[in-house]
Order: sequence, then structure tokens, then C-alpha cells
Amino acid sequence: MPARPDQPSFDLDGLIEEAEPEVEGEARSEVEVRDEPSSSDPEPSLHVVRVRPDQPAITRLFDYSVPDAMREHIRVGTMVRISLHGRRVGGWVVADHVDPPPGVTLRPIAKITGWGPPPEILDLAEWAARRWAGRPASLLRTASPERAVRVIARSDTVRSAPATIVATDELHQLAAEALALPVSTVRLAPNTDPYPLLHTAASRGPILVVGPVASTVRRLAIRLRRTGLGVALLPDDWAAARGGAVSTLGTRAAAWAPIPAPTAILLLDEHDESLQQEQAPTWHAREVLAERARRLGVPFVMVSPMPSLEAQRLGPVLVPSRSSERAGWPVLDIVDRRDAPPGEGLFSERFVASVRSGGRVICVLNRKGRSRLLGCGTCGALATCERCAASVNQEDDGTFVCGSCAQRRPPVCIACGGTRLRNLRAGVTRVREELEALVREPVAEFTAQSEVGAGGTGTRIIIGTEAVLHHAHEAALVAFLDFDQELLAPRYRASEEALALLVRASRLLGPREQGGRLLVQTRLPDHEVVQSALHADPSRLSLSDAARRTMLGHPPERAMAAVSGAAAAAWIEALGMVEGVEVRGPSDGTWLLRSPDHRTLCDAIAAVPRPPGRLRIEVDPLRI
DNA sequence: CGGACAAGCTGA
DNA sequence: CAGCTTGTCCGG
Repeated sequence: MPARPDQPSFDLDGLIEEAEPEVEGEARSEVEVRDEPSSSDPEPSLHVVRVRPDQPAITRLFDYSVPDAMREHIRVGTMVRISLHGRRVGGWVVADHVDPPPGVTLRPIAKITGWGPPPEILDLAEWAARRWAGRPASLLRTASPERAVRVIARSDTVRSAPATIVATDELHQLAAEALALPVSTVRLAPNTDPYPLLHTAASRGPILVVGPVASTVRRLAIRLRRTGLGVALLPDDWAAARGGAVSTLGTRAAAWAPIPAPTAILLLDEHDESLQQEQAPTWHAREVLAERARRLGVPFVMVSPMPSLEAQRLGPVLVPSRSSERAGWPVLDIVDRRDAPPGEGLFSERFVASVRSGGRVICVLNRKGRSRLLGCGTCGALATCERCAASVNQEDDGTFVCGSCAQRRPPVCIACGGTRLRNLRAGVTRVREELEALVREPVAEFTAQSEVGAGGTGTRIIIGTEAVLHHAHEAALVAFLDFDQELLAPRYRASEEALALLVRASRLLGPREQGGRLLVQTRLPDHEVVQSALHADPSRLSLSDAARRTMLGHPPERAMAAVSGAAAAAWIEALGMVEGVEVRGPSDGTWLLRSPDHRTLCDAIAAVPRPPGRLRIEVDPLRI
């Protein structure tokens, strides 16, 4: 086989053994071992590789000999089956031609499964395992194909894009600017098509593109493919991506795409929370891709209508003209509920008029979360925390307790001193009935439990939790009946999440010229989130958020980790006092660690031996 | 992870 | 003390 190790070009078909029945496995492997030379054999050309088992709980690496028939097909990254402690497990070859430690009897590689991630992804997984306090094997599983890949396409010729791009358009200009920087974020309004950025980048060579929403990424892949460029869409086209020389697109897991040498890396909707994995290790595509781009020395371009503070910390934000950014946000109607006549409830006059003016209507009422929302019965102001402005819960004895910082105070309105309180929460089901009675036409209900597609049965008006924003396709009006619930949620990212909801809603409405309207009912019309959407200027939120997070020592100002699970107490005990690591808790069985930076935090975490039992270490927790 | 083996618990 | 459970160790 003539291929060099970095230029994979052959298939493994002849080497893949037939799957053997489980019952026969033990006997066969014994026979195989007896046939193999042991470590005492003075054979000088013995080929030994180091393998990482695919069980995350097994953290050690093991050495195996390579049978002659497999020699040509084993390289760093290859997925293999090995006998370990009398059973067969999968694994990745992580080092080739190693010196086996003295005194161990080597077993042979049992079987080649197929192609695995390229070597640089193995290194990236090691880095990420430390960064998010996880096991390399769990990250390598994400980086590996879903089914065994025996053949990869040889694609060492780069097809270049037709040179049809004229850099007159503002977006192409921004793209060129961004591609000249090591890291940057291009701020594009919710309804600005990011495709020109992709096209400009892809015309220079294969690129890696990651976005949070599969359908969006798929459409972009199809458009790129139509220009004649080679395009792989993950997870299906893993083998094509591994072959190289094709642009590769996919959702979060595509941060680990096997494309060997992208010329640029793009991340769409960088602010989207789904770019972070929920289960530990809670890795984030933004940080993984930033590190990957840094190692490759290629530009990393993030795109978002509302660049996160984390993105802003990585590099400059490139901003389009005011007029083009405004054009990509819909008109915002703010209904100030402080002016509402008593007893008006959730349906303001403006809202009802907008509903009656026709077109598809989507109403959002998030009732998830357990905190009750309390308002003053006298002046209408919300009961909020004096210290951090989050909403408060009321205990049985009446005391207000902040859902965010646990500050306690007597149940008195801060604004007017009133003591009469109303529960302002009403469930989506009841509100649906009320709305139906009011507008005298059917209103459909949609929640996360609803069947996908069932909502679109022709009903003009739909009411639901925020899940409705993920499943609806278009609307003439999106109304947030009680936006304060989002603004005051007891989560440190509540503001960012609230603006992200307005971004989602904006996409259902289309660009400003399409005439769709975004309606927000709130008692906080001057809130930065509302003002950011109103002025199509998300920097208003960034500025106040940055100041608040610096003051409170929240990320990205500091690095944090949440430690929970049955073994958490023992783990914290083992951690002890570490310079630069502040330990708080436990609160609800969860401890919080805080450090000036990730290096300090992750070094400290890595130094703690893992006690037996369930333990979850969440680095960069979304909720603290 | 999951098998091996060792140390702890129960019943006659 | 056999016979079983629970825990700790370790794998090439």
C-alpha cells in the first residue's frame, strides 16, 4: 500500500473479521494469545501500539502487539477491539511503535473496527478532558463515527469554488475582515443570512462549520454543495469528512469532526446554550473550536446576533452597519404592564388588537420553573430582591427569599411599601381557555410534551411555553405574555437567555420589511434586554451584563464548577483548601468552586482522586 | 466497565 | 466455617 500515514487512501475490508458469537470469544482469544510472541521473545521488529479503551471508567492505556496482517492498517486514531481482562472492548490506537513496558505479556489487537478520529483530535480530547474534568474516552466517542467506517474516500485534490464572489456586499467585506483575524465574532441580526460568510470562507479551502440547529446547518450544507464545493454533513458523512478536502458542517458534535486540515472554522449562533453539552463533561463547542483553530493556526469566526461575553473575551466583535443590523430585527411592541388597569390580566388591549389584526399568532408563556412570581397588589411592581434584582419566592411564614442569592426580607413592596400581594402566575392551559373565550376562535396549545407537528393543524393562534418557538415555522405576531418571568429568572444568565428567546421569536417573524411584530408585555420596559431588541443593539445588554458579572464574580470573569452527586462531599473533603480555589456550599447537595481562571480551577480538580460513587463535576455550569 | 478475589455477615 | 454479599482492585 503506497499511502503515507497522513494520506489515508485504502480500505480495511479484507481485515474486518466476521463478528464472532459471544460464547466463543473466550476460547478463541486464548488460542490467539498462545500463538503470539510474548515479551520475552527477542523479535526486534515487534510492532506495539498503545490503546485507550472506550470505557470512560477505564482511564489507563494498554499496549498491544499488532499482527502482521494488520500492520498496514493500524495508525494513530484507528478504532480496534482488544481483549482486556478476559473480555472484548473497543478502543482507539493513541500511539504507534511504542516500547512496551518490561515484564508484561502482550496480547494481540483482536480486530480492526475501522477508521477513527485523526491524531490531532485525540490530542484535543485529552485537552478537553482536563478542561471539563471528564474522561478522554467519552469525548472520543463523540469524535468517532456512529457506525464502523471501513472505507474512506480518497480526496486529496481540493476543488476550488467558482470565483463568483465580488466583495461589494457588506457581508463579504465582514467575512474577509474576520478571516484575517485569528479569532473574531461577526454580529449578524437574527434575520441576516450568514451564508455569504460561509461562501467566502469556503472559497478559500475546506472549512469546518458548526451550528446549534440541525435543520439550519443542513440547509447551509445544501446551498454550499450547489456551488460545486465538496461538502460533508455530519453525522452521516463522517467518512467523507475523514478523507479530507471537503468542507464539513454539523451540529455541536461536529466540533469534533475528523476533517484533517480546515482552512477556517466557523461557529453559528455562538450564544446558543445548546452548544454546550448538558451531561458531564459539559464541553462547549465554542471553546473546543477556539482551541482547535488556535492549534491549527486558522481563523476562528463566530457568528451571532448577540455575541456572548465569552466570545467577546476571545476576540473582537465585527459589527455591520446600523441600518443593515436594524433591518434584521423585527419591530418590537413594548406593552408596559405597570400601566395596566387592575384586573386586566395577561391580555392587554394592544395584545388583543394585534391578535385580531390577522396572520399567524404565537403566544409564549413560560410557566416552567417552580418559583412563584409575586406582584404588589397596590402598585403592580414585582417583588424582587433588593440585592440582585432577581424575583423572590415566598416561604410559608411569608418571608421573601431571593431565588438567586437567598437574601431574605419581609414581604413588603420595595416600590410603595404595600403589603397586599398577588400571585401573578397563571398556567398555559387556563390562559389558553381565557384567550379562546376572548377572541372567539380556536386557540391551540403547545408545550414541550406536545407531539411535534401536531401544533400546525391549521389553528391560527397558538399558545405555548418557549418550546413553541423551536417548533413553529413562521408567524406574523409573536407575543410574550409575561416577559418578566424571563427577565427575572433566578439564573445568572437569565438576561442572556431572555434575549435569546427574542432572537428565536424574531426568526419566526422574518426581517423587519416583512412586517411581523414582536410584542413583549413587561413591567420592566427599560430593561437592557428589551432595549437591546428595541434598538437592534445587543451591546446594550453586553455592557450591563459585563459589569454585573464582574461585580458578582460570575463567568466569564471567573471560572466556576459545580460538584454534586452522592460522592460530592467526599470529593470536596479530598480537595481541601487550595490556593486560588474558593469553595461554597453545599446548597441542595451542590458545591460551587470558583477560581480566577480555568487553569487554576482545572489543575485543582485534576489533582483530586475520584472517590467511589456518583459524582458530577460541571465545569462552566449554566445555573449557579 | 466488569471479573476476581478478599474481607465482612449470617446461620447452624 | 460454608455460603453468600459487598467492596476494592486491576486489566497489556
